[in-house]
Amino acid sequence: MPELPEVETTRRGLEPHCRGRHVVGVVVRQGRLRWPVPDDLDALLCGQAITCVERRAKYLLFRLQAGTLLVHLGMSGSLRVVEQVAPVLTHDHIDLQLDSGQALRYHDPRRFGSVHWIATGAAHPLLRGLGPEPLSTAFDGQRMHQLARGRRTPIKNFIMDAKVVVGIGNIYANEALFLAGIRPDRAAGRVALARYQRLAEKIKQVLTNAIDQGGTTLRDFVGGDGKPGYFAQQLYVYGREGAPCKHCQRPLHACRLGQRSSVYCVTCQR
DNA sequence: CGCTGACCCTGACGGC
DNA sequence: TGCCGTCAGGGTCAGC
Repeated sequence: MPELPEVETTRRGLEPHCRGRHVVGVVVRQGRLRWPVPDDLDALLCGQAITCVERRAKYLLFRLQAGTLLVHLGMSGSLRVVEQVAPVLTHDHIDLQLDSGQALRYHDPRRFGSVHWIATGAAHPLLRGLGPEPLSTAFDGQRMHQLARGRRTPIKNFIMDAKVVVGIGNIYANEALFLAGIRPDRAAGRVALARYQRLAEKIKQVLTNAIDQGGTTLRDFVGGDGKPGYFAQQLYVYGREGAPCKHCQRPLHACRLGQRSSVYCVTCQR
């Protein structure tokens, strides 16, 4: 479910309900996620106020007085604000009960997500070594071109590498490469600077558009409609194998790169 | 260091 | 109807 735009949309939706609220209880129904949920989560969080909700890559960071609760949604995770008395569904693994009578409810069928505690002043290995945010000025074509020197890995794998840039998932890797006119299987080290500059622009453009759409269509997701809004947006290649290219009408090709489906136009992408 | 493939887990879907 | 294989938006890790 969550690519960067949905994580950012989730952050924006959650923050008004969390900011300044105290955690008054924690319920862990299933603690076996990608990594085990800290077994003393209740003791770590209770009585503290959430000061703000931030995002880094696809991680949500709930800032509390004594530290940070780090949450990743994996492939199928979601976080909603619900009334504490709302019925508990299958795969509703964790509740953070707030002093508003509401709860932050973590739902994750595949359990590829994770929850971590970072004490104030401590570092966390999962956050160390992350590349720049794609929407920041630290990310640009020059940086990619520089890092790609000598690399023979496909450019699609390269832009999905969190050391290069964070937050580019499979959907938007495919879409950005189409918009930039670059084949996903081209060796990263064999793409010129000007094309990397165009790719950086397209990555920023496609993510920005998706966040804008998510912000619109996910307006009420906090109440229970968790439909990812960005599915409504026009996708050029992702999920369109065999369908006509929206630029040249020829059928789109598919291949697998790094065990992930990749769709592209052999004519428009070189 | 760079790259590939296995793996964590549940659910949806298509073919038989 | 049921069973089986395949695939799914993510990320880490072992091994070569």
